Amino acid sequence: MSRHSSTAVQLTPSQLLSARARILEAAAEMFRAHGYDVSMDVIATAANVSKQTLYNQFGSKEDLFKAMIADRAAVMRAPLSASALERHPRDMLADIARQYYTHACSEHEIGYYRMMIGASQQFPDIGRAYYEAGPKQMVEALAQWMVREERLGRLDTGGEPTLAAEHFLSLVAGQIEVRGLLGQWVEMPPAEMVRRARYCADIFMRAFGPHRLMV
Amino acid sequence: MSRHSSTAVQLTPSQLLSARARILEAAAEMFRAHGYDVSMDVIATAANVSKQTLYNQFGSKEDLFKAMIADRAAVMRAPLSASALERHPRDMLADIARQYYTHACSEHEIGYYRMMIGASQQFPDIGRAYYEAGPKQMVEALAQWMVREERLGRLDTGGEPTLAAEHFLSLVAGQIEVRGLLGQWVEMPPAEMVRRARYCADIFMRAFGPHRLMV
DNA sequence: GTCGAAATGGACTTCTCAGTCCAGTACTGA
DNA sequence: TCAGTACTGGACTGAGAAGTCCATTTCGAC
Repeated sequence: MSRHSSTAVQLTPSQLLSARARILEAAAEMFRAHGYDVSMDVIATAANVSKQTLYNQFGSKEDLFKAMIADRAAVMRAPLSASALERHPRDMLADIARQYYTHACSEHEIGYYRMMIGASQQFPDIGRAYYEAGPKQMVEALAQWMVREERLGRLDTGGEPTLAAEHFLSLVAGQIEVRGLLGQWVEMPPAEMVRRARYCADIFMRAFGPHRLMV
Repeated sequence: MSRHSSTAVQLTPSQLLSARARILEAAAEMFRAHGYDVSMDVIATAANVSKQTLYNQFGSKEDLFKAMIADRAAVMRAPLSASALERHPRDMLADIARQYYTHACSEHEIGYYRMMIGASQQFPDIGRAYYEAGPKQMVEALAQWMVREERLGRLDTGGEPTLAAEHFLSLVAGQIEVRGLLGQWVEMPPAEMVRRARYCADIFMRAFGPHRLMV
């Protein structure tokens, strides 16, 4: 029976992936959910693969972990789409914030972030890699956009676009990230995301918009 | 000789503390530096105490960890001093930010924060306890101060003092905390702290100061 | 079909660590 | 002085996990 499975039996998605890809996927999920302490047996089982295959593909647990990080770093990309650059800064910023709340700030994603934080104690270079592939890229992309907007006279960062970009992202992430990291996650309904995103954009524009009044 | 040590010999500071206090101190330091994975033997050695004493005082590793958290929670207090409440909001805020950079944002303190984040995956109630004893208290204290300032007409949070307080603290902590958590710590000279603190206060006042101009 | 490479599974080794046990020692208070 | 309590150190147990080995099976290419 099993001999004919490759032609006759419906394959599950996991079986269509290469062993290596399946391992990376399962490892990411297991590390996220249980931290670096998951046993290799658990990962092998989750990947539907024998332990030996796992050791054939990746020499050790540490190597597997690092390969998984590298694999995910390719996925993480600044969600600052190049489209719609011509909108009003306020709308653009509100949209960036909403995207952040929708994707980057999910319980799932916070789980990865927590895992990275834990790992960066044990493997300092992992922290750097994650920082440079994630937060840093977002800041830089946003800062570049701010430079353009400043030239157009629609924004006034006082010549410190990077600091302004950092501030906007901090404003958006704020306490939500703190709570998430400490396991105090609270689900945010889409309407609340929109409201909060608009609020952040408003606050930012009050501080960094043009024609501002010094107090 | 050892029989007379209690009267004749100079005692080291560690010997003056009770075994329990010494264990808690050493545990905090070891957990901070190495995470929850430190062995009980290492903690016992660091506390200059036998392993058995450690198990006599605290029944298990988990109990020790939780006792250590509780012990530290008593130490963490919102650094918002009641003094100097009558200063101008801008100066007050700049000072809060500076205090944050000086104390709460040290590499040492970030280490504790990282430890809590790691622990809150394994023990969810620890995350809540830490959040409520730390960040939440700071936000609430700052929000109360903002309510008073708003009544005095020196601040305008639009009726959302808590959100404004969260935003200020996010502004202050910002990317610095992110970098710290990911092991990308960079030392900040005092002058830089002052500069950054002032900058944060300025930004905040632009958005939440009175007489603000809507853009 | 056949052959070689890759995957399987499951037993096995080695090591680390939480937690226990115990015989001996130091401290304390009456 | 003495009894009781706490502490010491070091050996020990048991569990769990990293990593290895190997006989057998499966898969893909020719």
